[in-house]
Amino acid sequence: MRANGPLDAETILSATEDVLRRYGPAKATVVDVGKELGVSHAAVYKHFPSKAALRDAVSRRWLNRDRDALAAIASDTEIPPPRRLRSWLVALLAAKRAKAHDEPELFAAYQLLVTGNSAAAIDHVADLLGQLEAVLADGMADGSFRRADPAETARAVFTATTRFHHPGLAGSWTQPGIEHELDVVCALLLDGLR
Amino acid sequence: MRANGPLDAETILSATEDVLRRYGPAKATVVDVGKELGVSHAAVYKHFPSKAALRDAVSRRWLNRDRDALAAIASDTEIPPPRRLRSWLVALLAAKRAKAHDEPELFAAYQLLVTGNSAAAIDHVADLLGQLEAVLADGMADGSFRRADPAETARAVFTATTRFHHPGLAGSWTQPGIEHELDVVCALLLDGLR
DNA sequence: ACGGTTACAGATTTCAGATTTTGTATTCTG
DNA sequence: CAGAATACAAAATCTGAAATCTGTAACCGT
Repeated sequence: MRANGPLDAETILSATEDVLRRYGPAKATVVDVGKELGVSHAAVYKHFPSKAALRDAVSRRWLNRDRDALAAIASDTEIPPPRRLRSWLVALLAAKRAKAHDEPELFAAYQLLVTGNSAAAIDHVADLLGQLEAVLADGMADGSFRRADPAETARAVFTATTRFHHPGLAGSWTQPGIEHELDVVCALLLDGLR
Repeated sequence: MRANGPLDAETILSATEDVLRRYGPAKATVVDVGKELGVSHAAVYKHFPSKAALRDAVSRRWLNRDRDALAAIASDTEIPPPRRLRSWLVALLAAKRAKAHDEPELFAAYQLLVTGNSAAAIDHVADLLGQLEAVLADGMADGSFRRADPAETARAVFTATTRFHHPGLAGSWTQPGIEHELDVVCALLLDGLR
């Protein structure tokens, strides 16, 4: 049911998120979203040009929700860059795994975006790469990492940890040894960075 | 059509491979395999307990087909271990990509096995890990790699290159920069190995 | 008995027709 | 006129009956 006042994008996003959580991305329709808001589905189209755009916007908001915790680690100059990199990667895995486990339907919606090369997914990766690059740049500046192209190196580190953050591989995030596996890969990468 | 003489497992595998190539894993049926052999589908069940077992056996044979080329690199003691590791990883990507491109239906069948945790897929990975471990052990023996648990290190290297060999990520193997990306990751890993 | 066929039950897939859903255009209401 | 409802066409999805497929058992012919 609609709260009151005129309909705005943010309200629609929340309703869509609820509907998505309830029915999952395969079943949720924009008619459902309208029903949730006590409004016709056409009203939703006044604010979003298509269902795809709506899903994209929901996922973008959802992804940004724990973005800040990660960004906080990346920019915490108290921690020396090597440990910071490790913490960041561990936190990334933890965050992704928590999302996959606690909100399976929204995670499934996100997976669809990734396989569909949607803008939200691309932007999300770009954001993470940016954070990674900052940590690497800090380390190169203070001498704890060998000098190299920070952007390229960030991409390499991100790629080398694909197994721990790519949503298509989420199925194996529950297997027991994974924390240790990340540890070993981290160690290898940190040694490689200097 | 059946060649002649009694039906044997190898003949069935070849027929199944043809059928799979023609119809793809989604459409291919055991009845098709029988037709291909000029035999009833029940005859096939005399040699394989289930359709799953049949698919498993076909994929196993298909995967083993270019296993030897890779094994040859892994055990070529002429090449110093660091360069050997790099060559092996490059060859692995090339082989996987060629299979995905040239035999999409058989590759799709293999993808299904992987997502279903089939024995063929598990054994295939174990085989590759063994080859990797051998290269690493050689390098540790001759001092070009830091000493460490070779099995664990092999798994870490394999994990760090997931993006380049996991069939679930095959969709992105055609994107232009990938060779270079592997190069950068390789460099990072080689530095990490010492 | 060996190497295969035919027969069959239950699960799965197919396909056409009915229903929903998406997205747009027009209409209504305050 | 702004904000939303209704109406509607084309596309996608659902449904359920018919067909096919899987796996087993009982049955030939040599």
